[in-house]
Amino acid sequence: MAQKNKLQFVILGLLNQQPLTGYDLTKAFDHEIGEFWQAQHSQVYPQLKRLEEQGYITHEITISGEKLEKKLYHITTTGQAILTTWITAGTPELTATKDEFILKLYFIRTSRDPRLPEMLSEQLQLHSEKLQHLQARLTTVFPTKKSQTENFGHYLILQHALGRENYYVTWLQETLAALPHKA
Amino acid sequence: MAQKNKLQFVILGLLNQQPLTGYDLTKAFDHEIGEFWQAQHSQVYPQLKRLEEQGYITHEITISGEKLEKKLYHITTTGQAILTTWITAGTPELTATKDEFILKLYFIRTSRDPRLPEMLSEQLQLHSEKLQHLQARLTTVFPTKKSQTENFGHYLILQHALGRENYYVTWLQETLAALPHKA
DNA sequence: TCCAGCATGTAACGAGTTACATGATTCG
DNA sequence: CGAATCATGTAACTCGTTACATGCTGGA
Repeated sequence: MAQKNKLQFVILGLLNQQPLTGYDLTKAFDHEIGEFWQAQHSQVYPQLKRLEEQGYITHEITISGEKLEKKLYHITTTGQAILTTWITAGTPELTATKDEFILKLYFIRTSRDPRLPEMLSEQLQLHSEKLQHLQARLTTVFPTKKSQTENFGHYLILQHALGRENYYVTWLQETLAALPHKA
Repeated sequence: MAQKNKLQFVILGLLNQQPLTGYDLTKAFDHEIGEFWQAQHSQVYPQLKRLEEQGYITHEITISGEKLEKKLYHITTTGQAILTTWITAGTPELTATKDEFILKLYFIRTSRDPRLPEMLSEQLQLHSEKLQHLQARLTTVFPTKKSQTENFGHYLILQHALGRENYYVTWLQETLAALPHKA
């Protein structure tokens, strides 16, 4: 079994909104949904092939210009059923994160370790940038109250990620401030 | 290249504190450091072999009882150098988390989706349990002010994880409370 | 005409999980 | 003496990243 194939559900979910090509899906992983899911095209194309073999999606070929063939994928009713089943089922496993910075922290023994201030500052910088990015995303994607009620789940995700980064930044600031001063 | 081998550094870091067997390391991944890093013994043993081939660790064989051979691994000075280099270097990549629940949320279109309350409640339950677990861990592992200054990094990690779960729980509660009431 | 971007695939590899496999020790 | 745990390994497989490979299109 190894691991639970979640990529298939992302793809089914996106195709459930509108027909897309593999290229479109890959772009989505870079942009629209890149905040919470990523995949390269080298994962996307084989997965599309497998989903089609299973009968969850089909494709039609469209021509751009003279002869560039695009495969536009559609979800089937079977695919929709699979998608609904997945969403409706429970999600009892919490994702374990493997944060390299946190791992490094574990090997810092004392609050006077001279590397601590730099390490925390670097993360503060990174997470501040991410926080700003998320703030910008939230106001671009959901500028009005009304827009938040359409695609409500997406709104919740962005707002949740924003809060998470905000906590991370605050924690880094407080931890930095609480370090013993140099003598 | 594929992916950055962080497991090697966890092992080096643990061996830098005291000599351990593969079995001990595997137990540590289940217990002491399981909050922020996990690995099965099927990953640990081959990694130990590779680390020894590279000269970062050595092992001595000890006998338990009549003939049970245990391989007790020690870090070498080369290994210590590698470890220090890794810790001291920057950590500029933020870990992207792939949370299945968050992914499902994305496909919920309206705040009136009947599945939302159950979904949020389930996560609230799970994250509350994790929060309590972390609270218990923190008070067991670091009962006194003094104990927090030894293994300061570990203290920071636990305290950070606690804050993170606390935010998650609060967010779930607030989101649940803000859902439109049933007519 | 050239170059960025569109479009689709495969190959090689490392990371991580589950399962298979074996044997020793300790304690009730 | 039997079961839980100690102890070490390998095999098979999936997930995910980087790199290789090819060709078309549209606009400056």
